[in-house]
Order: sequence, then structure tokens, then C-alpha cells
Amino acid sequence: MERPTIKDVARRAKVSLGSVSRVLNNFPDVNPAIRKKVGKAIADLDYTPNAMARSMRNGATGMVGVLVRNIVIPSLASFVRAIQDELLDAGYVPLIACSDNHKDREIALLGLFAQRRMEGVIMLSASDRDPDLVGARADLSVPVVLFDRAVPEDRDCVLVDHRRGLQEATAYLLGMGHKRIALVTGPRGVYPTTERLAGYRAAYATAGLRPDPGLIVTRSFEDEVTRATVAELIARKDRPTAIIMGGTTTLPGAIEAIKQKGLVIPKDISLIGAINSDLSALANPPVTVIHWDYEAIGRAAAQLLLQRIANPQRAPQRQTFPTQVIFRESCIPPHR
Amino acid sequence: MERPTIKDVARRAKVSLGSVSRVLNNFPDVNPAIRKKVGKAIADLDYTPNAMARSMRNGATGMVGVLVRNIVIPSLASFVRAIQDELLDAGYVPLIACSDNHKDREIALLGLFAQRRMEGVIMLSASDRDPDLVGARADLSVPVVLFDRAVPEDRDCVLVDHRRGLQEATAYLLGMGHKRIALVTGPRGVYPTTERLAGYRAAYATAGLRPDPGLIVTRSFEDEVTRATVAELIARKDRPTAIIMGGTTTLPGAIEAIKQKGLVIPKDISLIGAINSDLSALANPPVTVIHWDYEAIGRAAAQLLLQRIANPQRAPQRQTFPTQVIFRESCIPPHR
DNA sequence: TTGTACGCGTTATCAA
DNA sequence: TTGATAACGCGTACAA
Repeated sequence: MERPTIKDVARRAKVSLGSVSRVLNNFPDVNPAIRKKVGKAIADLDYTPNAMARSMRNGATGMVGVLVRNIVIPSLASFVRAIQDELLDAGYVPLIACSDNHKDREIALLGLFAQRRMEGVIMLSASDRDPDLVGARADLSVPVVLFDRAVPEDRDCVLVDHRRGLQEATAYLLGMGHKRIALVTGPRGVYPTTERLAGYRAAYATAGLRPDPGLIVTRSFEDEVTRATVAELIARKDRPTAIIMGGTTTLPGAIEAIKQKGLVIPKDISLIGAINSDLSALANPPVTVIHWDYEAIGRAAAQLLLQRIANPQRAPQRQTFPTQVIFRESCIPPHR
Repeated sequence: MERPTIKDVARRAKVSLGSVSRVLNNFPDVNPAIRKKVGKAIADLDYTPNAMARSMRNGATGMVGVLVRNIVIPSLASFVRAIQDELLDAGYVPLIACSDNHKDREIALLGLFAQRRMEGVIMLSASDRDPDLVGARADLSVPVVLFDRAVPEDRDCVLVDHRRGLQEATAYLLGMGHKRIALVTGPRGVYPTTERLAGYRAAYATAGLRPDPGLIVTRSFEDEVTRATVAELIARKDRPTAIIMGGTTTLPGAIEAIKQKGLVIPKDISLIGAINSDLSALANPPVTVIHWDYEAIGRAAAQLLLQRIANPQRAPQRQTFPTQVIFRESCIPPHR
């Protein structure tokens, strides 16, 4: 019931181990007769080479770890999907795992990657600079490509130009006459949040205005949190006239909170989300979003890693990908 | 720059290979002094055991292949996610891959699973009975748990009770007075399609009516196809008064097609989708859907596989999971 | 209780 | 061109 080994094939074909191996890795100098016999034996036994033994022998597993927050988030899924396709094309196999943005889980999974001897890792870390996480990444001792995390040390990474996106979106609302624009995004200290804040502030500065600090909420990307945040914001007496949701998964909660409060988009409040989606396109009204191309970023991340694996001495690269505002009907000038 | 091996640890701790191994697998009878020395050496060298070598030695990789159509589909992602959590808890590592419902790709990935010596596979195959796919599954020679595919041979599988869901949904519409109810679902011959057809027909039969065969479209689950199908259906002179979308990813296309035609849900046409989602809950109007719990099914699939790996002799199990209609505002009685 | 030696399935080196 | 053999990193009988 056990799988046949190269030995069984050799025995059956009445040739030596080496010959079978040579046929398998189609070496040029092998007698056609032997090649034929071996081919037959392989077919007869339904032999499949053992990748484990192979990688033991040549010291490379041909595997790459891919770690994201949660595969159930469609944008992250398409990021992972693009990576998978790119890696498979290059003869590598991705090992995909979800950290839930949880530090301990992330460390545990990196440990798993280390045990399984991944040749590289592409990851969306819970933090750019948490020392434990930085340490866990270093312990891997293989190339790491970070997504949307800007590390102090020189490292390969692929980034989204959130700053630009937020600047554009905020300027768009300011141009309409909005003065009280809320920004709801993730925790401080993490790259996307930092960049979004910068873009938001830059737009205000350019307009010669000052944002109300009370309208900037940087708590967490978790749905329950951002949902509650929106509910709070719109419950205030001096509620914002517009809200920008700076988080990929936060639009449904915002729409629902607004709906529950009995407010109407865009009449009572303007809304901008992040990442194009079925919901944003087909909601009533369709929602303006800041979009970026997760697939392109995934492909780039994979290529970056493959190049780095091929040439560990290469200078680290930092690639930034553009954002694009998709204008729809969820924003109009504020009352009066 | 190479990773240290158990040998390096032994050398540094000035003990034998065997002792290190015994410490690693914490055997009871090992001198605390040695244990301590080894622990220190491991920490000093930042040693991590090589899972590859381990699995070579004990003939088990601790890995399970997980194959789905496309991880970007949120319901499939949560299915995979649940499997991942369950497997990791049990000490197994999932190797996740997407087939795009493409036969060749599915076969190639099963081959990859075989090479990497997966101890079992959970999969959503492109077909129940295509001989090539059946063959590829058999070639694995490890336990396979199928999702939503009912195979002739006895096999472990987890199924969704699509028949029941469709019967309920169809009866609901018939009860409202609809007579021309369209059913748009996947290709014939595959379990979910078969079951949906059966449920749909059963509801008509119970009501003493006959469905118009022209309203039953079984082409493909692909978005472009179902979208075009809906567009065709509603362009007809005798268009249906209600449509049931029997496919997890087909709701956005249907809503959009209806919108483009200038029809209004539910005034002009009633609509029922599959699987609860942001879109169905927050669309205008919210859309009635047939729902089932992908996470529960994923967990069950993982458990089934784990049990089967532990005991290959166990009788094959077939678990069926319930569907539930979530009633919303997308259905009203037809005109006149 | 600890150390030694073999074997897991490959590939690569060497001699024939 | 082919066959024999060592080595990859580990676990485990077996001997000490």
C-alpha cells in the first residue's frame, strides 16, 4: 500500500538506481532502451518522485510561505491568488496561511515556515516594527517581501500609495465644500494608517484648512470597531458631513451604521470607501472608492521574491503602487 | 549561512546526536543537565528542526492538500479558512491551491499533491464523474474528502442540501403566485446543479404545475455566462416574473443585468440569490438568498479527513448540510 | 541513561 | 553510458 520508490522502479526495470534518476531528470546521455524500460516501470508502478527526499538531497524545498491577515477578505484573496499563479509558473509552491492580524499567530506561522524550510516569504505583517515580529522575520533567515509595511531596515517591499489616494479623495470632498471630513482607519504606527493620515492632512493643508482632530479615528481595521466608530461619529451633534473609510473591509459596516441611524447617503452624509467591490458598485447609491490593484501587487511581490531568491545579493527594492479614486454617486456638497 | 542541524547542536552541547533528538521530542528518561545544555545550544544556534527530514524519517508529511475552485470567492475562502484552522489545531498543515474549475489544472495540482506526499486531500472537484478526474483522485492513493460532489463509489464527502433550498425558495415564489420562475445554475451533471433542478421541479410538482423548460438554464457558474443568461431571460417578451440564481457568485451579475435593462426589483421582477453576503444584505432592496454555512462544512470536512487518516478502515461517511432561506425584500407577487 | 549506526528516498560523484 | 556509493537531517533500535 506504500508508494513505490525509485528503488522499486530500478528493480522492476532491471537497471540501477542512478539510471532511473537520470531518466527522471532527463539527462542527455542515457540509452534509449533503458529510458524506455524505466518509463514502462514508472508507468506500471504508478511511481511519483518524492519531493521531500528530493529537497533533502538538494537543499531546496521549492516552497514559499505566504502569510496574510485573512484569506476571506476578497482583496487579500486576490493578492494571494496572483502570488500563487506567479509562483507556480516559476516552479515554486506557495504555502498559504492566515494570521488574523494576531501577533502570536503570526509568530507561530513563521515558525512553521521555518520548520518547513520555506525558501522565502511574502507577508502582510501585523506590524512594521514590533520587535518580536521583526525578530521572528529575521529568524527565518530567508528572503522576506513585505506588503504594505515599510520597515526601517532595508528590505524588499511592495507598498500602496495610500497617501496619494487619501489626498485625492480628501481634496475632492474639500472641493465640494466639505469642511468636517471624518477619516476612519486602522491603528497608528502601521504604514497604511500613517500614509493615509499624511495624505488627509496634506489635502487640508493645501486647502488652507485644519481638520478637526476629533474626526480622525485610528483604532483598528476590525469590522466591529470601525462600524461602532461610524455609529459614534454620526451620532454626534456636530457630526461630519463626509466620511472616508480607510480600510479594505470597512465599507459594509459604515453603510449599515448610516442606514440604521436613518441617514441617507449622500443627502445627509457623503461617503468614500476603499477598494472597488460588488457592494460599492451596486449599492444604492453606488459608493465612491479609493482603489488599487491587488493582483498587480501580488504579481510584483512574487517576482521580487523570486529575483531575491535567485540573487540574494541584489539591492533591496521598494515598489509603490498607485491608487485611483473611482468616482460614483455617494458624494455631494454638504447642506447649506 | 546555512541552517544548523541537529549535529551542530550536539557538537555545541557536547552530547550525542541521540540525546539532542530525545530532548527535542521530550523523552522522559533524559538527564536534566543534558536537557539544559541542549536547550542552551538550541537557543544559541537558533536551531529549528527540519520538517522535511523528519517526515522522511517517519514516513508522514503532516500535510493535507486543499483544492478549491478559486480562493477569491468569499464563501470558498471561508470554507478553506475553517479547514485551515481545524487542520492546524490537529497538527496538520494545509497546502491550499486553486483549480479555477479547470480540469487540467486540477489534475496538475493533484499531481503536485502526490509529489509532496499529502496525507489526505479535501477538494471541490470540477466534476463528480469525469474519468480523468476520478483517475487522478485515485492515483493519489490517500484519503480524499469531496465537497459538494456526490461520487458513485463510496467516498467521504460533505454535501449541501441544495435540493431542499431550491424547493423551499421555489415554493415560496409559487406561493406568491409566480408561475414563470427562472432557474439559472451551473453545468449539468455536477451535484449542485442536479440537486437544484430536483428541488425546483419538486416544488412545481407539489404545486401541481409544470415549469417552462426554457426558464431552466444550466450552462456554467462563470460570472460572464450567468450575467449574459439573465440579460437574455429578461429581454424575452414572455420574461420570467422571478429568477433564482443557483450559484454562489452570480448575484452581482444578475443585479447588474436587471439594473441595466432598467427593471426594478421586486416591482418588475423578483430575485433570489445564493449565499448571504454584504451585497445581498445591503443592496436596495435587500435580496432574499438561500444560505448555507461554509465554515461548518469546512470544519466537518477537515474532521472527516482527520478521522479517515487516523483510521483508513472506517466506513465512508456522507454528511449533508442544511440550507436556509433568508427572506428579504426582493420578492413580491407578480403583476396582476 | 547515553552514544553509535542504520535507513528513509533522492541526487551527485566517481569508477568502471 | 552505466552502476555503486556517499550524503542530505533526522529518529530509533541497539549496544554500552
